[in-house]
Amino acid sequence: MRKLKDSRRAEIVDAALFVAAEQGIKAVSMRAVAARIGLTSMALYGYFRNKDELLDAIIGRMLADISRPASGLDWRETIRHLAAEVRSVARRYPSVVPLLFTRPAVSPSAIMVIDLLFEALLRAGVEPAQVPRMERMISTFIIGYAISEVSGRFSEGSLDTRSRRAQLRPDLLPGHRLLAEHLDAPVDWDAEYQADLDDFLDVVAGLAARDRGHRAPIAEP
Amino acid sequence: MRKLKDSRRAEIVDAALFVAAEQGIKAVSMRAVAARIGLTSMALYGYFRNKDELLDAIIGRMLADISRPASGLDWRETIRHLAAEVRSVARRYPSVVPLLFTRPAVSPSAIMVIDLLFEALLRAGVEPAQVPRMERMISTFIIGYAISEVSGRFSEGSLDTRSRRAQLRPDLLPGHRLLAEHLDAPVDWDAEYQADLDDFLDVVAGLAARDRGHRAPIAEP
DNA sequence: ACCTGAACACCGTTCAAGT
DNA sequence: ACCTGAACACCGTTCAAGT
Repeated sequence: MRKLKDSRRAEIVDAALFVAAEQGIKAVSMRAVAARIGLTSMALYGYFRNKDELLDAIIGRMLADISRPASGLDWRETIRHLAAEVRSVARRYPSVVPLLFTRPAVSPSAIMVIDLLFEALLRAGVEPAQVPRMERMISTFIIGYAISEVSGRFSEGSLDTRSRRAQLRPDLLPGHRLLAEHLDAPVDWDAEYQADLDDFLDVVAGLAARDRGHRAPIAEP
Repeated sequence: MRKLKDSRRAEIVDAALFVAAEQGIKAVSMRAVAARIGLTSMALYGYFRNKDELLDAIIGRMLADISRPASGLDWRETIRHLAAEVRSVARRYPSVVPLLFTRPAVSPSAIMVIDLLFEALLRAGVEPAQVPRMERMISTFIIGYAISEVSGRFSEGSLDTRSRRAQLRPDLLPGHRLLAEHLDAPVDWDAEYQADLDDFLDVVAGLAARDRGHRAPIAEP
């Protein structure tokens, strides 16, 4: 598996990501990917045990597009940078992003992003024992939001608001009725994403303050 | 599409969910589902335009397993109840849950859950204009966490920690190195989920306090 | 009204065979 | 060392035909 030329392997992954970007993840078949670079589907089995392994490689390749945060950034700017990068990668390869949740994050590029989040949370002053939890919490939200945006979980739902409420007996949906005016208003997704991130950064800052308090309590006046 | 007997339609959806629970979502083919109830694949096209529509119906059927919160619960308990229900449904139908993010939430059962969240956030005192954002933020996390748990994004990643770090030059992963002891420790996922939810409830409470402050400012002493 | 047989254009994967 | 032809057991979907 690993003996074969790495350049050929990379060529296959690039072709697969290209097919996914052009025609969606459903069009990524062993035959189609191989044909794109003048091979037959059976040739790919020299480089990947099966299609799942190829899909894992596609995820790694996609995440490799995430740029490292500039070195001068503080912890808040670092997290904001990574969040923005994940979102922009998601827009570049919409149909690939859902795979992020379906498969374990083991590619080198995924581990790099996790490591940068670890560092940022430590610099924020979060107790080390709490850092992995916060990393999972924040990355779960970031990836989930990215998928929701590109797969239409948000937008189609809100476009559909009028018919959605007509569909059911209104007395069964008191929440929707009370919020009627706000549900029909268009949403500024960029602003919402920033607001959500700000809330997360506040949670991190609050956690750090609590931890500092426990470790080195300051006398109350 | 809608003229055909509803009971037959429900029978098909039940069969599909059964196949998914037993053999995974990949085994849910039109032929397999139809065969389970003594039909041919082509019969299903009288009830669903295509396979995607059947998958949407499966999601709706799965979410219908979520129980309504008891009427006496306060807003925190309501959100905790819904979060626990989503997680337990995810464990019941692991391979179906990833579809939640891939397709819009338009089924009646999905809308019911959203409505209950709307109500809880309003009762918490969140400004109505902020309620839809908070609903999306919290449900994105809840669904994302459920998928991550059942699809192994978390567990395989952390089981693999040792080899993961060996795999890369350690000087490139300063975050992992600083957290070494905490990355090898086993994780109590129930406790982590509760801690994450508590953080979200704090965000909601903080937002509500801020909004109350704006609407009816209290004179400072 | 409800269902099917036959057919089309696809899949992933294996295995023996080619150069 | 690298690749392919042929084959197997599947897919989703359409359409004309059955009762």
